[in-house]
Amino acid sequence: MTEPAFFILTALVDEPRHGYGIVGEVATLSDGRVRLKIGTLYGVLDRLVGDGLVERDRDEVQQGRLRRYYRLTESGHRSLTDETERQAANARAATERLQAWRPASQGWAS
Amino acid sequence: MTEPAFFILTALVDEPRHGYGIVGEVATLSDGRVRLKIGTLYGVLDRLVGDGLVERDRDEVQQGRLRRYYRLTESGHRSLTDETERQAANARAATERLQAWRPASQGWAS
DNA sequence: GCAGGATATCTTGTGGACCGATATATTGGG
DNA sequence: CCCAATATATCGGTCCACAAGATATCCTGC
Repeated sequence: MTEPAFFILTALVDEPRHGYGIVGEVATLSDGRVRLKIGTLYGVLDRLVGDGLVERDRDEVQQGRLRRYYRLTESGHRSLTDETERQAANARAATERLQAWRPASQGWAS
Repeated sequence: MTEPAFFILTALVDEPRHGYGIVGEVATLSDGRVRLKIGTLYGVLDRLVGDGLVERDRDEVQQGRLRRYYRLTESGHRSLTDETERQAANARAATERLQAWRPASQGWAS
């Protein structure tokens, strides 16, 4: 799973959101590190809907502007859970390696 | 950073390895989840060398077969450390969301 | 009243990256 | 002797992220 997809799913865990709302939520979630581009958002969103991880929710019109909401499906919830564990495992594996490497022995330039 | 790049760097943390050795080490590291394709390996490896995260090491000839070794640079070590922390943070953020969502309230089909 | 910025959706084109397939070469086993 | 495994490298297709642009409405300032 790509990082944009991962964050979009995460942003939809607690409640349905619309496009622009997702962009803002992802920025918050990632402490400003990930700023979803608008073109990325809709492309990824369409793909997630096609894969059944996300569903169209209600459409709202607020102040004349359309808001198209999306919600997480059960399958999307499962995928996100799996992917999260996967990434945590990857990070653990790398951390172990990086910590085991300490002996100041065959370093690149010491 | 892409997942293949992440695992290649991780496989090079403890000691220089050659192409096939990296493939095997990545499989071990990831508990068999990630099986690097040979086309992916050399493409990513070249890019990492170009970016200065990995360097060519010695060439060995063992039993008539060439073994071209690669090693992690200091910059590569730093990049991997950063990326690892980044992924751990992503996983933490998602885990928090997934755990906070429990109230059995507005679920998809309950 | 209108220009410009913010909100909001969606489309299109480009470049990059992964991966399957292919090519080449050597060693060892049946 | 041929095939599998080891080992390198290249090429083409396909998918994906992103920038840029199109469309439309509301709000603010002039």
